[in-house]
Amino acid sequence: MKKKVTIYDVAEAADVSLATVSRVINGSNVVKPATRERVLETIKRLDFKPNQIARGLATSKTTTIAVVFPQSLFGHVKDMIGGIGDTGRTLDFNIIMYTTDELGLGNPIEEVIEKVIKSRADGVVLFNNNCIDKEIDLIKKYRIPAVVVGYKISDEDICSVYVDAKSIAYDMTKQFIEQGKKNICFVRATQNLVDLNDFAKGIEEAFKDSDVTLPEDYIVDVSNHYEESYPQLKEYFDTHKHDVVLTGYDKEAVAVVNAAIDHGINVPEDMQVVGMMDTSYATICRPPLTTIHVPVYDMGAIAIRLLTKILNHEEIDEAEVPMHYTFIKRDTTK
Amino acid sequence: MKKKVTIYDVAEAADVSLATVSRVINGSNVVKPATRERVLETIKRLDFKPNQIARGLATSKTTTIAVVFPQSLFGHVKDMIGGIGDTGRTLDFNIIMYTTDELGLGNPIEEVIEKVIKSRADGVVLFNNNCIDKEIDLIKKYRIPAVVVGYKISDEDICSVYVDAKSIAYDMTKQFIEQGKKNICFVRATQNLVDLNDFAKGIEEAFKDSDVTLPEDYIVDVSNHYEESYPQLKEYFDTHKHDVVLTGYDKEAVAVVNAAIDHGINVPEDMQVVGMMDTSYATICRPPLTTIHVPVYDMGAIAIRLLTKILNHEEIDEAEVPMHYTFIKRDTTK
DNA sequence: CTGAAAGCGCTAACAA
DNA sequence: TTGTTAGCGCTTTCAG
Repeated sequence: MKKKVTIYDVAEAADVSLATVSRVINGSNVVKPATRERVLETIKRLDFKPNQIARGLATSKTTTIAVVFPQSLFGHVKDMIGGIGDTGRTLDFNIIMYTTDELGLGNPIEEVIEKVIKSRADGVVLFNNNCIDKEIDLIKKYRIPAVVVGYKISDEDICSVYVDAKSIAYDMTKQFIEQGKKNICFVRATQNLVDLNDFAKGIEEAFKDSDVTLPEDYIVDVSNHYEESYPQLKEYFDTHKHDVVLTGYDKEAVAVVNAAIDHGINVPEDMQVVGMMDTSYATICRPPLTTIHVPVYDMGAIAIRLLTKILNHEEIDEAEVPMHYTFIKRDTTK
Repeated sequence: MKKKVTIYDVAEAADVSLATVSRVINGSNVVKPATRERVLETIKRLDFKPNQIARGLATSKTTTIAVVFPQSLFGHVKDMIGGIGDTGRTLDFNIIMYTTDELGLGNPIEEVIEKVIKSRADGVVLFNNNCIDKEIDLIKKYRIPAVVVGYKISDEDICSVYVDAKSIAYDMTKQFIEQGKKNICFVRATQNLVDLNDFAKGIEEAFKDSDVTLPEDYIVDVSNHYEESYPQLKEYFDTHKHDVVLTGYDKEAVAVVNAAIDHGINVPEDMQVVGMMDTSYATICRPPLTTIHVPVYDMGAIAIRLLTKILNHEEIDEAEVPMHYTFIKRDTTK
């Protein structure tokens, strides 16, 4: 393995000091154009690639952003990775990925955060999940700039991008109630990108404001995995009936639709179903899902942009960024 | 922002030299137990987290693996991220993620590889895609240990994990031909995790070996995106008819099934469809997809394990690891 | 405009 | 068993 070419090699070959080479690669404008040219030419000729690790040590900046997310959120995160990757690349930040497993059993969140600390990432993006509060506490303790996706929060060096689950749920519920559909239920998985508590609150408030009694047990908890949620729902519909099913994620909605169809329940005639996120599940499903469109790619892009703003001490006019959502009417509602 | 505690602080507080602290955190067994205890206690008390960047500079090892993949493959890669993340975590490697966009237009592969070089990742994992050859060439040039997923190759410091697309295609085609289904077509998207050329070759050979003429234009190219491939196929079925449709990925298979159903083509009675990968699309789809199950999670895990073997100079008994696949019969075939 | 030199935080000989 | 010291490759004052 031939030795890597260093800044010293370049300096020597270009007959300047390493300080000058450093100035050139960092775009300092005090270098005489002729010298710059010579250095640049040498860099190219020697195929010199500055060692980011050394630079990181010298500047105590790694231009690296750590992204921490639970594996069960892949489906959601997937579409966000595009925004994260593109934006990171554009702004010249590396993205280092830390996954946590299903229940945080195998690798406690403490360990993951410890890795983040050790990696000296400049900032971190967190995703809403079961132990988001704990994560945020740890991050705060180490004072790492952070942005949280899917959970509304802001603090010193902490911003967030989120969808207002409460108002989504409120609006939908209100509308269904007005149509006379009062037997509404909410099917939710344990992990989600949107705040499930807020969603539930939205439903509750809509019932309260409409002076209609909230059905008992209107919340149905299912698995994150379709392979499990689908049979769960199939069994559930043996003994239950609803006018409307709201969900926290398209995947759950598809499980509902398929389980219902297997029971001879007509969707949307007998039962209406609404998904959430507008992922490919929604279009692939038959009938195609009525759902809430959330600009997931943008959420990722904004998260990264926001984080870099914190890192560069740019002014931030909105520390808690709500994402616009739209109701997409397809075939699982009337 | 309070200053980070360094190895010097620990050394001073524990009243030893920094070399001893270094020995303790690196598990050297020449340290006297009593001293070790004292150091350990101090580390804990001061909440010292060794700076990986400094360590990287000193050892010229970053314990970081770069994962490079095109965004269009994320659907496939998604399930692999689990394996990659878990295994990386277990083996104590950081995973740094580089995405390339759709057509490699915005960010030429050269730039991405350049970032990988600069990051000084110890190794890199690459995914089969349009310009995999170019990627491999670049990686070779810089002699970075690599493992390629989805494309069979091996070389000095390069290994691969793949599925034998050719034999999958061959076996399936042969079987359908024997059932008298000779009007077979292959619907493929431009990017794929399995080698599409090999797949096509498998079909061709099966036809040749069966002494049946291969239908002209048996290959149908569609978009990577369901939103586009579905209408494409809908139009395609206006003028085309097949006994059997083979696909390179479940998503395309779902598009085929949905487009067919819209045309009143009965699946599987009039047309049989086979997916590939056995992703959640296959189970969610109605009728559920007959597909080829590929252990995607394991592919990710094996890729990382293989790479660490190269990095640690462990013996590698198989440089090109074929993944086992299984034919999953569901409802889109007879 | 350019060079010399002092770190950044850690590892790894080499001494003791 | 422990300490001393010379780097790892780069940035950044401070002189010149």
